[in-house]
Amino acid sequence: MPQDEDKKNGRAADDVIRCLVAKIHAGEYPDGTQLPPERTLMEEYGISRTVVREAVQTLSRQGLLEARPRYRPIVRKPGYDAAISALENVVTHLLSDQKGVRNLFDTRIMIEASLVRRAARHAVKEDIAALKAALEANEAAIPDSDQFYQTDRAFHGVLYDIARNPVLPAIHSAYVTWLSPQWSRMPRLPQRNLENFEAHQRIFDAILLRDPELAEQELRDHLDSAWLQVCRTFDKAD
Amino acid sequence: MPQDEDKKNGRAADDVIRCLVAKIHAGEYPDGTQLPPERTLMEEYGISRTVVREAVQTLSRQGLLEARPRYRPIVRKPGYDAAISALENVVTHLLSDQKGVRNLFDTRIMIEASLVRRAARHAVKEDIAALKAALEANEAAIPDSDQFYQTDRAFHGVLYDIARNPVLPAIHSAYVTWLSPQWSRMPRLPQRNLENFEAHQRIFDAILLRDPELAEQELRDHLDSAWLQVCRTFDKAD
DNA sequence: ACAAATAATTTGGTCCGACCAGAAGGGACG
DNA sequence: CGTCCCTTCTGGTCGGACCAAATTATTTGT
Repeated sequence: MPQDEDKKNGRAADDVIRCLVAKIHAGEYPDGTQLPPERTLMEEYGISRTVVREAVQTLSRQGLLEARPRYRPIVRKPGYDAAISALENVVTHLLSDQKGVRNLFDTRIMIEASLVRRAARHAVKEDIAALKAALEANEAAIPDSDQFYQTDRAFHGVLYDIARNPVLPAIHSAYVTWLSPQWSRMPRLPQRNLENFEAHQRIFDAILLRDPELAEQELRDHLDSAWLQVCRTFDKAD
Repeated sequence: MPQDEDKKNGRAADDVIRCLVAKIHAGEYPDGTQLPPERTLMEEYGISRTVVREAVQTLSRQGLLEARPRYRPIVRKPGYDAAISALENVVTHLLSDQKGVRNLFDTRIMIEASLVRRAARHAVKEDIAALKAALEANEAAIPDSDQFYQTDRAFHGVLYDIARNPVLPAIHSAYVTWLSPQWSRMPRLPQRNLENFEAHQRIFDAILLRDPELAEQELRDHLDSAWLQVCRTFDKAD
């Protein structure tokens, strides 16, 4: 029994959205349960199905709900992960022009800088082990193979895992997702592979040494050189 | 004359979305110009207005388009800023539960830590001046007044501005937007105001001293204490 | 001739009713 | 007990309709 929200408000579906969000936050529809069908909501709120659909669509795109293709009313995803995936979505949009890429890369540098600092200061045994494992996997992989690049990225992934904060990986993962198609245009120099690996090695060593300053410096050098690579690829495209 | 996109595809509006995005990226609708009206697009794509509206809505929510309230077909925003505002949107959703708040706050700490480091290392005259101005404005404001809190936040804002990266402020601004309504529940101790101001002062001094390590430490202390404040407010709500 | 007031048109916002195609649920039958 | 079929439910799409606001065109007043 929501108040009547069709009074004087200029917008329409936004009221429904607010109300639904409020109800969800209030725990009315626990995670994973399904909302009433559109036609029910329509009666319940005294509005047309059009508005209901708009509200549901919006919330779905934003990640709070999950509207399955056909049938299955609407299932609420564990809101949190959903928001994260929405974040990935948006970040991907951010990557539509070079300025956006630059800024996002910049953001990544800042985040990972804090990441390695934190790692150098507070990394526990398990974290070190995970980093070591990623590093060794990378070393074992054949240079220039898909597996090599995969393990290469995995190293950074572990860095994010150490923070135990799902918000950060979302940014990283969107970035990597965007980058993949561009990779085909990048020159795959085995020499560069080596550089990458050695940079990771140096970062790892700095973390082992518990030297945040050095770790950050190594990471900056590493990412700066990666950025140059991206730039060169971009320039070639122009 | 887009190819027919109504063949066998399971989805519907998604095709229109893809097509519109492609056209926009191709420069068909330059920034700031307005798209054809819904009814025109409807004919053009051979689909119902329902689908057109869904596509437009989605792109609007994602920030690529701007659907004005009434009349005015659809105007394309300078895509980049749009994506930023969408990011704010998503981040706001992230703040729906305590875990999300904690993670976002954590993210904020990491970002601002990098921020002050960068400021301590590379801040130019103008940056220092801006920080000083923000600080003095805060000092001049009457404790516990709205203006005080405004200038208080402004200090952090300048920190973000120094990075000249619009992605970061989006996160911060979403956070602040979310926090505002919670403020009414927070105890407004003049003593705490002082603490805040002094913390900012110390951060500023560290930047002046070009001491990244100290600056980061001061910032961490500052934000950690702010976090405790937030927690206490939350707990009281439970 | 120009400006202001007024009428006509355009356009998004909302609503309604209808149909389709999968999916879910319920039986009938082997 | 499992399988097949039929009904019902639900989201997806469609077309038409009306409204109100914003725009544009027209008329009017000076």
